Amino acid sequence: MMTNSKSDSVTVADVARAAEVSKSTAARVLGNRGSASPAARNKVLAAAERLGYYPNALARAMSEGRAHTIGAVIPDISSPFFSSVVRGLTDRIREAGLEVLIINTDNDAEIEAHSLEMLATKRVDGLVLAPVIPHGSGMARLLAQRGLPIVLFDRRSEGLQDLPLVALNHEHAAQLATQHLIDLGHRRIAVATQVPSWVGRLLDPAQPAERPSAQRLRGYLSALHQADIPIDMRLIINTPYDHMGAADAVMHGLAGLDATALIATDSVVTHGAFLALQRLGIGMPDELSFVGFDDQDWTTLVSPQITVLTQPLRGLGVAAADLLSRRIAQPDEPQADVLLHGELLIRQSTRRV
Amino acid sequence: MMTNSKSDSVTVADVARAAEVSKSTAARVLGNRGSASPAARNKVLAAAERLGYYPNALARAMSEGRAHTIGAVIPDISSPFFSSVVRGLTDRIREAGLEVLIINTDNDAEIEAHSLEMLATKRVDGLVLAPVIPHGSGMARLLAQRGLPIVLFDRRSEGLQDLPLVALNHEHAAQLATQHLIDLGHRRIAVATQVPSWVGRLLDPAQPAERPSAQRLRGYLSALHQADIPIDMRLIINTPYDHMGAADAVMHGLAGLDATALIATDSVVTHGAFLALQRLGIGMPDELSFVGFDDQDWTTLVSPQITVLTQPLRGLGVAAADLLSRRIAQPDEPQADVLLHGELLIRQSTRRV
DNA sequence: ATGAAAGCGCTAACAA
DNA sequence: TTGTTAGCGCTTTCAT
Repeated sequence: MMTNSKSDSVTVADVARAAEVSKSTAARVLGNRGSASPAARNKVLAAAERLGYYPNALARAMSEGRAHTIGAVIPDISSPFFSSVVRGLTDRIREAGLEVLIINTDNDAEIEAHSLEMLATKRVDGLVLAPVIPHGSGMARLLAQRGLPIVLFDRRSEGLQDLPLVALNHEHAAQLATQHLIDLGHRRIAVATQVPSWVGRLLDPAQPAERPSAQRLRGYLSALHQADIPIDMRLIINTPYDHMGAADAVMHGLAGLDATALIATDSVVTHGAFLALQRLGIGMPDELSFVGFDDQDWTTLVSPQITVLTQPLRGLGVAAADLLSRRIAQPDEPQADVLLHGELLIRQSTRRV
Repeated sequence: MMTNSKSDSVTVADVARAAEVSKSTAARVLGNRGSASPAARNKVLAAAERLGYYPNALARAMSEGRAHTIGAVIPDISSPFFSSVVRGLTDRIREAGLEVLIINTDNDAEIEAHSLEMLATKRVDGLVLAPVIPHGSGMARLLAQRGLPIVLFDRRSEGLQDLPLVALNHEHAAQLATQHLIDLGHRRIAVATQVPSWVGRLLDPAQPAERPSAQRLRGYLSALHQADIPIDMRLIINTPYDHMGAADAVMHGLAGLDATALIATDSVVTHGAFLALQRLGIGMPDELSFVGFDDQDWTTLVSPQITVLTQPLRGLGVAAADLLSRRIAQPDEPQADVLLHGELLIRQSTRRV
């Protein structure tokens, strides 16, 4: 048994010729559409088998005008957050018969622009975009205007107000975390996060809080507000977005604060804050109650185990896939945002004050 | 300024017409190849700009016969190992002007087969494959025979002996870890890993040790061998590949073993072993020295900080990209395996006995 | 330097 | 049910 060693692949026409039917008959049975007599069907299938035919998705995409592919444009696939989300996304989108092209932007607006352009060039059927914030390239808006279905993920950047979003309900999540501490009797609750410059207007609902950290901070503030706990700006510790920097910021920020609890609003700052508490030798939960974000491996390996607010990672990816699928199927049907709820995992780092 | 709202995109022919040149002239300047007079060039570029032309990569792939895309077929993008590797891979491969299609197999041979077939259908230029072990589908071999460039990653499965491999030098890595303990005076060194059924023949070099765990176990054995330390099979603890199961296995396996040191040969088992030691209340490094695999976040957050053998994650991805690029460029040039070295990060969980 | 024309392998509209 | 015919948008000879 030998195959032709020439790399030129077998086409529908080849199969048709071998099966002694017309090209369109062969195309119909191979494409599994239209109609064909059992006789023809068998001949074609046999010929295809014999010649080792397998379809050329490129040609199909070309003539259909659809690539059966979507793009996922995200900051960094190697982060635990995005890698799990993407897993959910790809699994779900494959069920719909599409593939996913993943691009990392490293939160660089220029890379984002190039990536989006490249994907447009590839004629993807749609895009999931975790945009660079506060403002990404204008590219996404341009593509959306052209009619390309786009779903925003995790956050919305300026100028993309009209695109549907799939994200954690950041504000609600932070409220949950804060409320937990309030329920435990805490009133001096510090928060470590990336504080936006317009923090003063954060409780003003007119101000759109685009970045997740800002929305989470708002959740913190509104929980305090509802509990009639006065807001002390010194309790809001501004940190950079790397765990070493965050650790330093928390070490300094916490000094002389008489806080009885601390919330870190994302995984990186949670890591940094934990380091800071370790270095300061502050005992949890006795001296301080601590709530982190994201259910990272280490939060159950250290002692005490850390109470965290966890996100439905794969669920977020699945939701993004579903929303995008809907947009692709019904481009004109407006789609509402999908905000998933976080869940508080109460462990050992928090206790009644 | 308005664009035509019809979604039909602007083609080379459209640009040519607008620029009042022939289709081929327009194609040449847009494709940046062949020659064109400055005058024609300007007219075409201006027209393209004006009409909002952007190329159709599908059509290009179709006519070139190359998709400018590679496939990465791996067990699970959401694992810390593969997500970092893939990051290195995609970054590097994009520099070469290609994109990456990522497929998760969950170590299922059937999914692997379907995925490979699908990628062949897409006419990818090449593949990076972390095959299902011990034997994957026959699909990879088939595609390789057809002339598709394939690079194996992390491991080799049966029947794929002739394909080049990019991986950690697993055996050497485990040797490093074991030697470290030997240097500290340990002689009763336990190892937690997935033990192959043919463990008895492990030191026989004729037996190809395909799975990384087996190769790592071999590294452990040969380090002991070289140090003239007799091998005690009871020190080899067989664990399942999930951290809870591994924790149980280690708890039982360690009982009455008078081991002074323990090695875990992968990240999952390291996690499990650490849990076991915690539960047993075994103090590190006083009662037991412990070496884990992979530099996971938590290994520096727990106390004592864990001594680990770390892999060059992105480097592995970059190496895979480079090797595949070479195979694509020179399909007939045989390529040697690329084995990267691990590095021991000595921390606080190991000490002189 | 430029243009005409023939594919790449498939889908789809239309006839028979 | 079957076959004929045109494309999809690009690249690539081959003349001019």
